[in-house]
Amino acid sequence: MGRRKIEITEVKDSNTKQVTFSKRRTGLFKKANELSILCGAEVAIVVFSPGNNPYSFGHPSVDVVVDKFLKQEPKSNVVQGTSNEAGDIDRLNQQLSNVEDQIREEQKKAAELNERMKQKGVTQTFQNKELQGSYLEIQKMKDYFDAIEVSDYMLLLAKEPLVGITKQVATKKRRRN
Amino acid sequence: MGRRKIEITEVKDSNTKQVTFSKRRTGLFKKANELSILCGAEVAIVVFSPGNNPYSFGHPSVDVVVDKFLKQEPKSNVVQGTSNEAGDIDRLNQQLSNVEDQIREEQKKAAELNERMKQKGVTQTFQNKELQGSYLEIQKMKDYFDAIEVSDYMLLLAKEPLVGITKQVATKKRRRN
DNA sequence: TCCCCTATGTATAATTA
DNA sequence: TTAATTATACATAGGGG
Repeated sequence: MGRRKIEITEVKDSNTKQVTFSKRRTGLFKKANELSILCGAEVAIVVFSPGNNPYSFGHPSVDVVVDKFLKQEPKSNVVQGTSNEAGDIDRLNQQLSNVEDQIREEQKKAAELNERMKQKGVTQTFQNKELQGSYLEIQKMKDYFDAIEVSDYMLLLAKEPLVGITKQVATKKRRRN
Repeated sequence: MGRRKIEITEVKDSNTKQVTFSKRRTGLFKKANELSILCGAEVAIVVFSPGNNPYSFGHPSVDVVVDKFLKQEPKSNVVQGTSNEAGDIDRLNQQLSNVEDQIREEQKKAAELNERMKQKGVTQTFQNKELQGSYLEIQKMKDYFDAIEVSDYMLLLAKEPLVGITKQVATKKRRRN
């Protein structure tokens, strides 16, 4: 979508990767926001950057949506072929071709899991002053809604398939609205 | 992005709303998939359609990512300004202008919460045969990864702000990959 | 790290089948 | 309800400061 078409494969340069992450995460959240508004849909997104920093978006909130989702999972015996139909065949096959490598990557990741577990909290910022203002207002509304819908949280284990295997390599910077 | 520019405000016609939801959810998941591949990022998305049907996308899985997210929340005293920086000022202000109406809508929603709570399970399908094939392969990998990283799930309550207020009105059909 | 710019590639609103 | 088609509106890769 830029000056040049790019292959959907892991970005090697960690700097470029971070830039790409920031831009695309922003775009993803924007799309999610539009979806929730246009369709009155409830949406929750949680993302961990290549640097393992958490980011999230939710309407009415990540907790409410996730809780609702996990609560029904156990109940439904539905096939549960968890989406991702978005991923095209090409992309999927491409991913499959690297399965071996990815397995090793995942094993390494698993080994480092404990350390990473102590990650710093959510790194969220609002450089944009005007946005900060609006955010505060909306935050009030958010609290109000929470008071209405949120009650007890005791999420249960839920099994859920998925698609989209990736490698995890470097990390580095971040930022950008 | 279509024949005409549209305002980011709830779509009134329930039919159009459903169509829009399907298209945009597909697009959102596709973007999420690309983000996870390009940046080696972990992503989890949960969405409830206007008809209140659940859809999800996750890499390596919704559970793993969400669990990881919720686990750290309580620990971090970080400001936790949960993203959505994606929402531009315009969009935010637009939302604010309808706050009053939205409050009423939310109250109505709260009243109907119980009934909706008994929603049917995840309605996921894979019409595309080739995709189904690839999916199965990747599914195997997925199970493998789960065995490595997943352990016990007992998610804890987590407070998390948010942005993106919406109105909820009708519902109706669904479907489409 | 952070924007800004802009040429291009994508996503998608309407419309038609 | 599910697809195609096709304008257009958007998103964003590469580059610059």
